[in-house]
Amino acid sequence: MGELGLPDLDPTSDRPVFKQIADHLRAAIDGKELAPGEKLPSESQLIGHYDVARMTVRHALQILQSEGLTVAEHGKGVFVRSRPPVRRLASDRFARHHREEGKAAFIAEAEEAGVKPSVDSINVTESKASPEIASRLNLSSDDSVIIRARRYLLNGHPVETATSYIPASVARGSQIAQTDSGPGGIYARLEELGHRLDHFTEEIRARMPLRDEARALKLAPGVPVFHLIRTAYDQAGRPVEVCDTVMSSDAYVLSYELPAR
Amino acid sequence: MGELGLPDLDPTSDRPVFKQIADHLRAAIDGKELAPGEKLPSESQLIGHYDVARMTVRHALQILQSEGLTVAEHGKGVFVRSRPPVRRLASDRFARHHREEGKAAFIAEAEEAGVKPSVDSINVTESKASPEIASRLNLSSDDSVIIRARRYLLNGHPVETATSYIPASVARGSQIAQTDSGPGGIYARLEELGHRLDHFTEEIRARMPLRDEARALKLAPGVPVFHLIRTAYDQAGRPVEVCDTVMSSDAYVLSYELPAR
DNA sequence: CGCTAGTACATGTACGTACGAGTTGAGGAG
DNA sequence: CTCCTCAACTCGTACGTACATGTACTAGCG
Repeated sequence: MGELGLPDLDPTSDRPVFKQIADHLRAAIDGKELAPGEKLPSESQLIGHYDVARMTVRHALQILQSEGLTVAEHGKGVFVRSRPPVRRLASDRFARHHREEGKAAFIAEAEEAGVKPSVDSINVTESKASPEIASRLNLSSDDSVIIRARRYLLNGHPVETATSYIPASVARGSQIAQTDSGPGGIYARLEELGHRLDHFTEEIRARMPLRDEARALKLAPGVPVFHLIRTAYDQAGRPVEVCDTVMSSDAYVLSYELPAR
Repeated sequence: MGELGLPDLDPTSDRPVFKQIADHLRAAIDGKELAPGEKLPSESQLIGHYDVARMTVRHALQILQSEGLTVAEHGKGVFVRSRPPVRRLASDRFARHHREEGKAAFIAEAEEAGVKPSVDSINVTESKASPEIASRLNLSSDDSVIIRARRYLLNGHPVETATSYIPASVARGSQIAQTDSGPGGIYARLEELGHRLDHFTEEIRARMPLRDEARALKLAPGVPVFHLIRTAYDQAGRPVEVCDTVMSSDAYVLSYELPAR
């Protein structure tokens, strides 16, 4: 434990012991006595310091973990999580000039930030629209959609999964139905097909990841995800794409600009 | 346990027992065998069914709780969380016509949604700007700011805490420095002071709540928060307010509209 | 000198016990 | 019949044990 001066327990308090320990450690993290990346005292050290059972210190550590303040690494120790707000979605990220330069939004943004973008698990299928998607795309329930699923990585680390739904009547036969959607991404293809894009709407939720999501994004415990549903409209006012994305909240800061009108 | 046909453990699997149990319960919730609001089997029932130690089933239940799927109520049981996506922030929520009707954004929106809005814990102080705030407001570090903290509730349930920072040089002596900021809220006051608002920027993060935040918003375990930082700019391009808000992700779906240009 | 086996230590999983504290409902006292 | 007590059940906290598994370092072998 060394120089880290953790206080003693307050036996008069009715605050549970494990919460008191969590409080002490949290204060040390907040006060930078434990810097990001630094190793916390091991379970045995905490047991020795506080003279409590192992389960009690584990419970305390688990709280910090569920708050996203720490990560445990099997066999090594528990470490203060470093939270670099790495990436930021600018509200002009779908500006047309990016597409005209032949770059999809994700690629353009990542390169600007100086990190190496990549995409994997690209999977393109066609099937009937789910009720949710049909409603957003203004389709009836037996219309078909092209479904493009993929995963985005930065410097090899997964940060986002995305699934796009495009009405089959719009995209069938085009490069949108191919694995490689070509330069500028599917938005460039949609414009070539005569659907000049007018605006997007985005709905943002925050929640804890499901098991599959945590695995696909390699999320540490206690990290929530953004769940963003974007709908693209062409200038005729017709919805031409719905994109359902799940993003690690560690990797993103979303950024928007609103007019005061 | 009754009609709920939980599977048995797979002793050949190397998946930990507590995870298998969590999987079974999660599947029952996803498959609506356990409806929202419904009570899960009690710890003793699960112990009996699986023939495991209490700690093991508690561990399983804790996972579901950290995923936000359930809530435990002391002395009553563990229940499937019902998640009503209650509220949505429209991207025109700062449109001037709302202010001209004498309503602050929060009030106008809530009334439209048919719920009873209220505000409490209003606290107005003046002090030196923190480096973070000074930088966003384009101030030097010994300039003062007016700090307005408050908490918003819907139907008596807290959903959001907000802290606004306004340069003292702008707001001092005005109603902005009073507890009651008057009709239309502080944005209306800023415009009266000659700072006609031009646009806002919003930065959105998602993370787990800190202890104080969880308490102030009465958050159930496993519910992340939105952390939103909004900066308001007047038509001279000067930042005139920074608002730092923490919102329960249970209560909000954020919604934005982006031009394609 | 280089590799390896061993050891110490880290967290992960799982078992057990005991008692505290909130909730509910049944049954007895009045 | 009403009210209250209490038992029974719930989850919460805290103690103990044991062994598994991943990591890192070191002593010793080749």
